[in-house]
Amino acid sequence: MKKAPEKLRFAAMAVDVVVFGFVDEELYALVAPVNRPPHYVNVLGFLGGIVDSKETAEETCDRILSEKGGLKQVYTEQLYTFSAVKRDRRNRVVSVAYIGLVRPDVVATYTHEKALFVPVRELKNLAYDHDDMLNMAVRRLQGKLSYTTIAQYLLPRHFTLSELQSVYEIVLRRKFDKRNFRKKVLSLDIVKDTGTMQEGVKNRPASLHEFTSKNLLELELFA
Amino acid sequence: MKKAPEKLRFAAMAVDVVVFGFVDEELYALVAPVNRPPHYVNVLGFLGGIVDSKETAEETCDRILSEKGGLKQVYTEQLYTFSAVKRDRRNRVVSVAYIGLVRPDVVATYTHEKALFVPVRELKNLAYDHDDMLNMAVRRLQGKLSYTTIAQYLLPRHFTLSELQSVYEIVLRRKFDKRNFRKKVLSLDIVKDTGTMQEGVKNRPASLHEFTSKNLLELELFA
DNA sequence: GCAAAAGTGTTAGGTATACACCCATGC
DNA sequence: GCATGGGTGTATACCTAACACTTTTGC
Repeated sequence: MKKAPEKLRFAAMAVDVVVFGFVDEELYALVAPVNRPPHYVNVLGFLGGIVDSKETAEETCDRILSEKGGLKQVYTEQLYTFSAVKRDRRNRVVSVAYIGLVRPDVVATYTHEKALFVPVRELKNLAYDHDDMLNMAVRRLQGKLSYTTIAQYLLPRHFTLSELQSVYEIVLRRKFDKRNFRKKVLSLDIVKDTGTMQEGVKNRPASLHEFTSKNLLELELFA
Repeated sequence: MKKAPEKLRFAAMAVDVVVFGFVDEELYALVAPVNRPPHYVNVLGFLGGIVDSKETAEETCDRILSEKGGLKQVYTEQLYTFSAVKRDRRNRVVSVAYIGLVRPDVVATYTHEKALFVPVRELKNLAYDHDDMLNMAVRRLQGKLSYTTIAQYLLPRHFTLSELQSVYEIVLRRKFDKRNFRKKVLSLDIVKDTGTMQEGVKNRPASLHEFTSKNLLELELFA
């Protein structure tokens, strides 16, 4: 590499990840304390880090999840790139934000030195521009639920139709009719009955379903 | 600013813009010759440039459109951030890609020293990863047509319903029934009759319509 | 008067919505 | 046997899709 002009090298490029998890009728996101005096003290923020010169943003994202969150094999997709000059009040840092989705067992059993899952409704006044990031992440998740099978990454491999409906109701903040909901997802062939049943519940056990495809499918679900 | 570690400053951050225009039943994109030996010679690529340390990516995008394309006041939205390590084979450059949309008169009268509008179907083997970028840009445009009023940025302020239909047909690569199409857009109140008529056409003049809102609205259009 | 595009309604099929009761299990 | 959530069908309203002819203009 020859002379790279100064402006070629100004930027700190970071990745931040908004990891969502769904458990007990509640949507959670993974945050950690941020302590960067003087501007950011005693606040929470999403996991983030600097993009290394030999890795893609996707790789940075996976590395951050692993190193700072102890998480492997997380479903992720790019959200948006935040580039406001003062978004980090100390330095110019452009951030490529990602969404991550984990299954309920991950959230329920999560223990980590720094990071923790907090209900999304309790998250405000986050560090940097992470309030904006959260907002955009939630809207993106809502949009994707409406026209893809992304819910599969928020549920166990085998789940009940009520659990699936609950993901939709909590994230989209609206109610669905049980019969109509089931008719819809079954008629679209996005989920199928596994033939197995819930065990050890104190009411009538539900049949367990799974998604027919392990990949993200696009279709018309709920307008 | 104190000691910024080296990895904080490795990156060249760029913006590239895929500017679409629609004229004469054809979708065009704005490109310019790329000449960066040894890897990129005699090829075309989208307009791009380096993000300056004091500007947002959005501002970079506007500046590129102005400086390298002679275009002002273009509707733009962020597309995706491309970060493959070898996407530029000479240096590590991460690119925040944008989509831009211009009206037909801009395309029809466009003259510029370097840049030109080329039909999208003729664009292949572009520089860098711009083939991927184009692909994603087209898919995004298709998606947005289906659930927003983004077509307004590809049409004159006053247009005929046939022109609007033509945007949908060309970009989505499918045909619509004329009566059903009109019923739909009129019933959704996204366009309204201006009361004026086409002039100087060699067939029956059509009434000119306009979008009811100057902003991008979200709704259900065509699945 | 001919070529070219504009404009306009109806019907049938399918999809979405609203709605209430019985069932299986644990305690 | 009671509390809890699981599971099921039908009728109606609405939306979508298919379809053909008449009108207005320029030449």
